[in-house]
Amino acid sequence: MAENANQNKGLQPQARAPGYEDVMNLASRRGYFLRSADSYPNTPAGFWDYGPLGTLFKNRYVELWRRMIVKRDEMVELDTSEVLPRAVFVASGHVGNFSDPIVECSNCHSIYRVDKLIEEKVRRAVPEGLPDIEYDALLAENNIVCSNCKNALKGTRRFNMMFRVGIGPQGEEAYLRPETCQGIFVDIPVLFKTQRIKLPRGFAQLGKSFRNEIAPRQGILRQREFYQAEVEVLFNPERVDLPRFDVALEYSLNISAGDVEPTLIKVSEAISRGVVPNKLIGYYLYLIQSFYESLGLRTERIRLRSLTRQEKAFYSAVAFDLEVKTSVGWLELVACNYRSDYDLRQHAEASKTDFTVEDDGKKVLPHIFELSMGVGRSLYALLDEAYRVDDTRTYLALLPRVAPIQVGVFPLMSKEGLPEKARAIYDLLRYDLDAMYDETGSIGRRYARSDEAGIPFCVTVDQETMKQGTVTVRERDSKMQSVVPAEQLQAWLKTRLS
RNA sequence: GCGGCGUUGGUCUAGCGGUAGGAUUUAGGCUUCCCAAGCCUGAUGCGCGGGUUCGAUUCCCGCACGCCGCACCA
Repeated sequence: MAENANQNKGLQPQARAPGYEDVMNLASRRGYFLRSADSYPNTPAGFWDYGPLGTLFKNRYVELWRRMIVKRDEMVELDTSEVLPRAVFVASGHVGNFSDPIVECSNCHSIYRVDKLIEEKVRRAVPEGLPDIEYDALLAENNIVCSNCKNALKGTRRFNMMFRVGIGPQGEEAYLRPETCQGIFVDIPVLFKTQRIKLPRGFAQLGKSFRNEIAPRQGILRQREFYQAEVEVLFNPERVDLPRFDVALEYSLNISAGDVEPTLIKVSEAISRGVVPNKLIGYYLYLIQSFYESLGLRTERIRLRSLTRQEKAFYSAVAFDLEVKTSVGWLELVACNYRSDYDLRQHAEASKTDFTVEDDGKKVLPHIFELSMGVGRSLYALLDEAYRVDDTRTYLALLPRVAPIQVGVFPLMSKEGLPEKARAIYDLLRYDLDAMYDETGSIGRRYARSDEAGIPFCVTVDQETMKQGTVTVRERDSKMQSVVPAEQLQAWLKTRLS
């Protein structure tokens, strides 16, 4: 899809609606997302770096996540290890369930999911947990052949999506975590012993997870190494109707079941109709939906899709995916899973450690509701939403509060003391805000460059600054200019960036 | 992983069996000064490996990566 000549400057309107390619083109040109180790040939797919702007953007997202979710709900923040011993993932179920039974055609090397393949042929459910030889038996008795080359299939084996690592000289078997939360779960006993924590309580963690995808595509949307911002809420299943969750009752969730259009439904009504199991879950669904709304995504483009039994992860009792409509369709940003007491029960049994905590005078094994947020996908969704092309320019209409660089400071000309003055103003701003200074090229060029980077406000220092002490602030989306006294600039900006 | 198509500076592209030209970007300079103006100078490229050939960016094979379809996405 070569759409040439207008990629660099955005001077001509594009004939088609901008899509994933355009957003990623801008993102790589402007230093949001970069392919990892791209200077080396044959670097495997699925690994991405955050460039200068991308790093600021991620930091902004995390800052807002901490403010609007973590701090608002008074969660406990953790940063746990990425490498965990095999036993942890045996208990969590990942060693057994995170692997798929596959069969490879010995002739053309096509790879199939064995259970799915047999299901298709015999038209009844086939569990994915059978011993491998039973799959081979089923393949043989149903005469299942490779759909590509008609070769008979046999030799079922397991493909585990976890990255295996060897610890120390003995290479003791361990894995990179496929989700950040297991590190939280295994710390629960000591946390409750030492940190004076009461139920219900959220535990929040930002970190990397690793999944050895068979064939990652869609770039930043499906990585082998990626950031998750996870929240694990531990609660007593007997006490989910606390008054603190009432703030959510009048809020409208945009819920859809299956692939139908979502409908707005108040939390209170969703609970009474059984769409949402209880007040606690309603409250956290409210927290997550309103978070994405506050980042600038429109409510009608956000849906909480209730997952069917087939779609849910092996540990999940109730599950909603928070999805956002982008140019690549509905994109899953957050998995909201009611994990019940599955994880803590498994870890308690495997580690022979007591995972119960005291609540309401009784020992309880906490249940868990999680919000598992994909950071890279969220950032992509924000860029996709903000991407604008008009007759004269390409720009990112990011909300000021999510913009990676919040303000640019420019001298109108590179002479007559303007650069020194502009530099002094920049120096006043740069510690409290993410600011950039630029004196190269014409002022229009600098505006255009900052528009494409999504900078919401540009401050220009001109002759009036020298005489009157005022600066001109130019707003990205409207191109409107305001004259602001230099000494009020910081406050002026801060009210508009909050 | 299978099938199809593709891969030329950061980006978009022209082109050829005799190792590449433009636009934009970018660095430095001049000039101009409120929305990508102009001029000068410079920088950056044929995805990787192998084969054919006197010579390969060009032809062939393999690989990697990308896109589309299939499969996969705990």
